[in-house]
Amino acid sequence: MERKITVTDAELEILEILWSADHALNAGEIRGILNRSKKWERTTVLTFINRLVKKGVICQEKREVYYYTPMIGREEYVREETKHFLDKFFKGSSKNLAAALVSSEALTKEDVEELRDYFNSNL
Amino acid sequence: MERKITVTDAELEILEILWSADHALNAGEIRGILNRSKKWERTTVLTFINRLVKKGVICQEKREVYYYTPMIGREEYVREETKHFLDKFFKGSSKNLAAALVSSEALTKEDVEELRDYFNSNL
DNA sequence: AATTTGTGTTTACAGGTGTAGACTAAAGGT
DNA sequence: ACCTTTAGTCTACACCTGTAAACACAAATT
Repeated sequence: MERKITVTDAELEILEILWSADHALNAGEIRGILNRSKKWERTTVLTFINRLVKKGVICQEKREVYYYTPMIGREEYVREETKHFLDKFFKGSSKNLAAALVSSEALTKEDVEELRDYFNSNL
Repeated sequence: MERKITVTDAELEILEILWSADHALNAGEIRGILNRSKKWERTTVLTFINRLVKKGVICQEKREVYYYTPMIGREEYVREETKHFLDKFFKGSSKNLAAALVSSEALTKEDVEELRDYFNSNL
């Protein structure tokens, strides 16, 4: 079960920015947004962007300056990652999954309620 | 949010074997069990084992031959990984988590029912 | 025209990961 | 006492990842 797409943590930071923009962004814009959390050098950002292009995860469009757009939606990507994660740790034990979700303490009480509602409504 | 413990995919294969054994295993035994799925050379397995020891994830006990035991329980480890995963992709959107779980198609219908029951009983 | 600035490419480099050969030492068989 | 098997260490090597300097070029500014 090899993953077709592989995006590293650093690359994902770039992707997330492109996903949350409603239009193509150029490297400068990406870096501007990134700088709120990361302090990467200009060329570092460029490297990650180029690696994503090479991997076919985003595509570049030449205007006065290159603009980038994701080639895969966040939904789809996250779905893939989720499948991989489930496979890796919870093969055939959704009970354990639920237990791990809850005890991970990454979910608030409201989250748990929301999940309950979700699983009740949506069969 | 840096993970304290980092176990690679290959190392995890070893760990899973130790977790599912109820007693310490030696390298030969580990390799024997592994060989059902992987065809790693003896020294490859040894390398992974040693890296795990170096990382403090398993410990070795010298008898006629070294025996290995995990230093962390699967429960705990998986909980950590789950937290990390949730953080990475579902910060504050458990609704999306649920949707991704279901649409990942890694869950059977029975799994989903089980999850519903779980979230209903356990609040 | 010379200089600064903004944008992009190429190259590098250390540390991690998958993979394993070469070598060594101990244990057992003949 | 030798040879084979078994277990373990050490070294290597290619690719991936995070990180960025060095360099090149076009546009803008002085």
